[in-house]
Amino acid sequence: MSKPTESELEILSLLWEMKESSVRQIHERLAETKDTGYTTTLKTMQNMHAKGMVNRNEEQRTHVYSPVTNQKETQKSLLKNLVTTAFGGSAQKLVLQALGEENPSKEELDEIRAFLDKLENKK
Amino acid sequence: MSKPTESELEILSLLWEMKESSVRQIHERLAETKDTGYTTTLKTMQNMHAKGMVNRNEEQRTHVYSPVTNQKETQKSLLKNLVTTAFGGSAQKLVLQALGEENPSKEELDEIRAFLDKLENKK
DNA sequence: TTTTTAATACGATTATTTTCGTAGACATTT
DNA sequence: AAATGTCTACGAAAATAATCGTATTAAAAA
Repeated sequence: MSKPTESELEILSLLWEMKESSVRQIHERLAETKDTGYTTTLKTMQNMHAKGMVNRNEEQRTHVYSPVTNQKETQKSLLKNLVTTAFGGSAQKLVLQALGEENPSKEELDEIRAFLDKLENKK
Repeated sequence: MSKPTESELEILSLLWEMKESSVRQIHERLAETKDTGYTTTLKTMQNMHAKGMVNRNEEQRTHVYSPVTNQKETQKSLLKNLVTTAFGGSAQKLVLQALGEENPSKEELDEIRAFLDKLENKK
């Protein structure tokens, strides 16, 4: 699967959240933060379909789009890409940096600890 | 500082690593993985300079480039961007995902634990 | 049934990014 | 000094991405 562009990723994110939706629905969500025309959104989604990045149900006049890749797969490849290009290949550095920024709650910290333990046991 | 493009980021990474370097040095490193001409690298670095993304020492005929932003600043903004666009705003999810992928060593795990403790104490 | 609204298709335009070729200047070798 | 090699500058082409306008068609409202 080719790497989504910035605009495509915005749409993909909404599709992951909404599971499936029409161009109109996506466009209204995008309009909250962006100021582009409806046909721009339409065209982008058509492109995504042409690239095999989304499914499209054409039974109704209003087509219904859904993501092809699940969120995790895409996150995985985007993360990998960021690690290699911006973090010199060290996921470790990325993790520490991310932790430092987000100011996590006690619960989140514990959750991460639990996950670390689980990882360690697998060895 | 504007977001670096993919090509610019490749060069920035090398500059962070090497602190400063000529176009030729960068190009030779790039040539290990990429197959583009010398003037392409040159032009990209000139563009970066025009955007204020790198410093350039012109005292010698062979100009010497160095990054303007430190690596952390840039990593921070790229991370933030990825978190919002691909992880629905949850740095937590990004961290867990990254940890799950990298298969870290015991030492790395401990280092992360230590970092978590430090974060917790700050509260 | 006529009018209005809402959808897709699609080409075209614009902006951005990536790439390269050529010219001119300086340096090194012969 | 002449030839060769190595820089930078710079414009322009090619590739990619983002945007929009118009035509057409289907549905809904009047």
